[in-house]
Amino acid sequence: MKRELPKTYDPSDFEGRIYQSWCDEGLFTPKVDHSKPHYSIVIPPPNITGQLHMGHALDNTLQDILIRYKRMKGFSTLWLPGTDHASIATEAKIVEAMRKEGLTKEDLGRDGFLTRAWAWKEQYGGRIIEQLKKLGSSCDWTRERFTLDEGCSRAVREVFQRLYDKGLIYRGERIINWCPHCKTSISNAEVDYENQKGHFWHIRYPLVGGGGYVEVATTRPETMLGDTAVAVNPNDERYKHLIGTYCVLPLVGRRIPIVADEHAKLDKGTGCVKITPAHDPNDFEVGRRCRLPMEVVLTEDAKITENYPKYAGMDRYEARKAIVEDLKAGGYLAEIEDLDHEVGTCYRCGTTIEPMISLQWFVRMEPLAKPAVEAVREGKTRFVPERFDKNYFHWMENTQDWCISRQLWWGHRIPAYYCDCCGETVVAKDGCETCPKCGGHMTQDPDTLDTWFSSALWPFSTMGWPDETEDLKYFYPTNTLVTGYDIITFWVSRMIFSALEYTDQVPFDTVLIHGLVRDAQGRKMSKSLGNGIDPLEIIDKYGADALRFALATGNSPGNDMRFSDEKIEAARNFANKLWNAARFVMMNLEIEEIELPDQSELALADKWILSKFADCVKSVTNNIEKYEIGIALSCLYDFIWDVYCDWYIELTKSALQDKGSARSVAAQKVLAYVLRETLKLLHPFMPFITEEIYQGLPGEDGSIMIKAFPEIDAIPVFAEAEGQLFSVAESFEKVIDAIRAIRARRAEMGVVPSRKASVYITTKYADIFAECTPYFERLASAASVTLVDSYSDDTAVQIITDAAAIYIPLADMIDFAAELARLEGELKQVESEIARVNGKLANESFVARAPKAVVDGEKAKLEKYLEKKSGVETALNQVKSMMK
RNA sequence: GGAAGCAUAGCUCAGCUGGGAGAGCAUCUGCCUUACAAGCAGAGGGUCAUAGGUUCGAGCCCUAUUGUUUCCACCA
Repeated sequence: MKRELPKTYDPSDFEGRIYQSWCDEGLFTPKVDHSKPHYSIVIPPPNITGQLHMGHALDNTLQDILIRYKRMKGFSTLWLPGTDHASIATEAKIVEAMRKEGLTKEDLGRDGFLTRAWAWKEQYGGRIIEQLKKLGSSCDWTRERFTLDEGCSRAVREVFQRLYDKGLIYRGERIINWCPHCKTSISNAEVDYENQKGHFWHIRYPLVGGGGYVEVATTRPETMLGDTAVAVNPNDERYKHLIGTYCVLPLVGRRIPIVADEHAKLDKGTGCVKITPAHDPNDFEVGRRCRLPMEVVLTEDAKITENYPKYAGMDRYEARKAIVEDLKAGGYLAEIEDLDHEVGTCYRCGTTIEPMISLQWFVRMEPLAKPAVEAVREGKTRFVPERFDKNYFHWMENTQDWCISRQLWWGHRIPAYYCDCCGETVVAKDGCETCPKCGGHMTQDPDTLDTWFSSALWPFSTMGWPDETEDLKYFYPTNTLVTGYDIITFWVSRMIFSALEYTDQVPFDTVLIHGLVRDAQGRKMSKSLGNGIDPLEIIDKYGADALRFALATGNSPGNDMRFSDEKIEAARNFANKLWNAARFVMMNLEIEEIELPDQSELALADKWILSKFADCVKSVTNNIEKYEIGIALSCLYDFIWDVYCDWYIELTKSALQDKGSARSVAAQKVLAYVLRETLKLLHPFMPFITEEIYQGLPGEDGSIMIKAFPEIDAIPVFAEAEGQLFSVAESFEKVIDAIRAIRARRAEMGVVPSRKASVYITTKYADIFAECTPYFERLASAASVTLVDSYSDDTAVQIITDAAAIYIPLADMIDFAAELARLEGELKQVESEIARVNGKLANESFVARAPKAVVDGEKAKLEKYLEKKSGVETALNQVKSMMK
């Protein structure tokens, strides 16, 4: 039972119903079918911290377009959805929520806290899934995963154990980035640098035995408490004699050595560097090389330790003030310099991070990075656009060991166990209760893993790895990963090395990179600016299809885009246009099913629209294959609006009026055929409206989303007569040109459309024009159309195109002086065109060196211009004779 | 400090391996032409950032400059 389309396009009326029907029919769930090629995408799992933003909407729109396209192209298509536990981000949010209730983590204890966290996951994770559905995402929900679910957790433990056994994971004391607010270590990748105004404090350390001092400088004077040496360059003539001697650490009174180390540069500052091995990564290295002791100065909440009673308990900034005052008072402060510098901050809470020595777990990156670089270099994985591989290489080639342990509760607990009695360390993916050495009780490491550790395994952990599942065998490696350039280092690179290490394959063959969605002024959308746009509000107001269109159109890979009201309105208007075109076509259909008529029944306009449609199929397909989603979509926009609606529908109107006639039926068939096939082309981009219209077409069964994507070879008449069709279509354009020219002239002269006028045409394409006279009547306000060999009414308006001379007797409307000026202008213009082409053709090196096609093209243009010129000249003479 | 992107109509952006500058929005003019005023038909509007170079030919390729955005690293 076919329904008629309501008068106005109202997406809220059908989007929900349609999505439900797709789910009910299980259309998102692929079959493992080894006789078919597969196409798979794993979703970049959204964090369960909040809700979807425009960036997600863009990311998922692109994925859905690719997935739907491939599904219609006959691939067995899996889009695997899921969410990310987002350890630090989620934990921070939960702690914040608890703080408002006056609770701390410690109040609840580990188990209580985790119960709460899981409840959070249910609530927010569920909301995100609902949002993805509203967008139209054709994810296979039967395979939905969560980074902290049992399967993913098992993969995490498995990987941890394997890497540990291979010596690629180790535990050790290193300088790590410490967030005093989140009270956890974070990896280098999680540090954001922020420009801050600060100072450079120059401090004098007196030399032991004898006068004099060395001058050092620091941006963090409070760390001086932990200095255990001063370094100079071994080749520095200024200080060579001091190497091996000692100086006194002001305020503390400790004797510290002056050591030689390359870290001190000859040309930087004074050449002397204070060394604080426990609180600076470079100093830490110096400390190792020179076997210096470590002096920890700060506690985990960034307060001075008990070891320095005068400052103990002071916050790092208070201590800084106090220490600077004391240095000044003691005469140690040489200078205070103003300084703009980049300061590391926690990417989650924005707190200035503190480099600290700490016992943590690390992944040894060097052996893992090498094959990952190779794989991309060899093209096994390809970035689109290509330039992002530079980004990737640079990071991969310079990466340092990855700190993976976090002092958090929400996450995968590290599967390492320590003996309470003998201190033995055991890594055991399946747990360990008694010490293999002494039989003592084992306690599991309290820490959890970096959230990216599990994300890195996502493409295969979600498919059941380490088991050899059917899914893994069939859908892995995946094909395309769609993500923003902002997480190439965090995530993409880690997936690549992880996949190579554990599955011996790259995780995906293509990484499609998109940019950020910015606001109308080009600013990043952010909470603090309050300029974020909620995709759900947009969907409620304009529909998911309009949102998808607005995000996909004009968006090119890797580039940022702006989102504005104008854009979404234009998108909605386009949907409305299509809606109404479909309504018009359907209300005119008398046929029971859609099939093209025989070639012999096709009118010129029919052949023309079919050839235009074929062009559209070609460019849409080519552009999707190149990941030029935006271009593909604008091709469709142009075809639907400018070609199908504004021309073809208008061209068929006269035939349609003659209900029941052969011509009318043929036109209906072509109208319906092109509409149906265009809906299929558009479906990946705008799934809801295309489905809704499709369901109303006569004789169609089943969902549009599983129909074959249009191909040129599948257009019936093309099989027989493709070449002929295109050449007919080309000559039909001459009629369109003529209609346009008449309209333009009439508009220029201010003749209202209701004033019809006879039209006389001389042309050498008489056969074509003869068939098209009804078009002139309807589209060019012609009262009648007469094809003549010549025309001599001097009072007619004359319109010259390169294919025809058109005469319209509108004597009373003509201002002959203006006409003369216009024709002279036209003559001038065509003459300058001729001059340009002649100039080119006279240029011997152009003729000799330019490709033949280009030269021939110029020759053809010349011919056209010459014809037009002679037409204009004739017209001019007539006007002149009238004015005498 | 290293690297990359961008600079085209008033605004937002396309412009594929070099062959006569495009779209949407905005502006102006005229239309209720029985699908659509969320529409139709016209029109105006650009030294393609600047300066050189390569080429028969440059918005496109090369070099430099300016402005702008971003990524990475570091500032003892």
